[in-house]
Amino acid sequence: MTTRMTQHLTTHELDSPPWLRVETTLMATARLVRQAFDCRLATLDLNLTQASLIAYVAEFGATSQTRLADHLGIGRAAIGTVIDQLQRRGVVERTPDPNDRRVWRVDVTDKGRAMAGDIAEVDEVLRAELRYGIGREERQALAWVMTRLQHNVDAAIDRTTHPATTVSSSPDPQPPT
Amino acid sequence: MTTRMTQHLTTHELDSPPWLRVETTLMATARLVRQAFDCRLATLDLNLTQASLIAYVAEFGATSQTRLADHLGIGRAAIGTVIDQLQRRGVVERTPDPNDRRVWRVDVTDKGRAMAGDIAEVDEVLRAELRYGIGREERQALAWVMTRLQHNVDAAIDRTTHPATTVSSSPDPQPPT
DNA sequence: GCAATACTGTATGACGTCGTACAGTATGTG
DNA sequence: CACATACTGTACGACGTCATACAGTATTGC
Repeated sequence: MTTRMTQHLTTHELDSPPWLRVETTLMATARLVRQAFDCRLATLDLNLTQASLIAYVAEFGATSQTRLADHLGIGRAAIGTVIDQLQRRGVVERTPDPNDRRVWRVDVTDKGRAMAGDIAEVDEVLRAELRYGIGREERQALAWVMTRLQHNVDAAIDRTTHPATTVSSSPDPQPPT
Repeated sequence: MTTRMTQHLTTHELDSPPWLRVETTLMATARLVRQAFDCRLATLDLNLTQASLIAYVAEFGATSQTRLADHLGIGRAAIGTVIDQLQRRGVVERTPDPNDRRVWRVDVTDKGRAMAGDIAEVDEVLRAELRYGIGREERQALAWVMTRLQHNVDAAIDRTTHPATTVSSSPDPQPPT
């Protein structure tokens, strides 16, 4: 319930400890972004994960837990507890899937739908603030580089986990003209 | 000790759930990057935090715990346990600061110094892999945007925690010409 | 049909980090 | 000097996530 609020002065903006540079900045930034969202969502007594879940379900309708886990980028186990919490608060409900007795269809209640509205608003406001002074094309460039980066990371991880194979390196995402 | 290894297929590359876009990508990417580092460092039986600590101390010499915490972007409490672990493994040692009896000066042992070499190597290799296909100026642009973003996030968080003040918005970091 | 395999959600124990509260020590002010 | 305030490292309990193992259910191949 109580969401973290502190603000580590995050010294390393660009004094960057000698090894790690862009990568560090990336992770520090990500942490801050998450923190900002958590912080704003605290007024709704939600954290980012919970809010994302609600928003997703409100948008796309009843969804299985596994799919939710994938979409939010956390494990099946973890999503279970998140849903438990939200269900206990009456924001979300589980109904059995008629076609597959293993799966729960997770959906928002009316209360949840209302909450989704608030979430969207918070989101919109904060996003606007975050974008202040950053041009559209810069954002797109950022997104592109990060996609590329994700690609490389995936490859790197693969290479670590099964190092034998000579990896054919990737259908390059086209450069930003 | 056992470091996490799994690889959530992180579906949302750019199918991005309608709310949250660049921001989501950012956080997903960051998670992957951290994972990649952890994964590579697992051969040394280290995680990114531990490795960063060693590298930092090896580079800059004995450092107080609080300063370490700030530089690594985690709390004073957390850094304590990290140091405990490394100390138990004989990689790092605490000596009392002669000028201030509250503080420990944390430094690497010889074993630690050797380890720092390995870490630097792992780091260099992985960084090269991550940069594959990403130009220097793109990286710089990325760094700039993220710095700007950090700036905005800081402001946003401030605005949340003490919302009264009309924040004079920031000495703009100069655009990337 | 039946066995083998694959998948879903849950239980459990672990880890890293957080926030708070604390005791010990420095530092600044009267 | 004494006192108040600020800072350092630690103890503790909490949270979110992870990995693993499991039981229940689908699906596939013979």
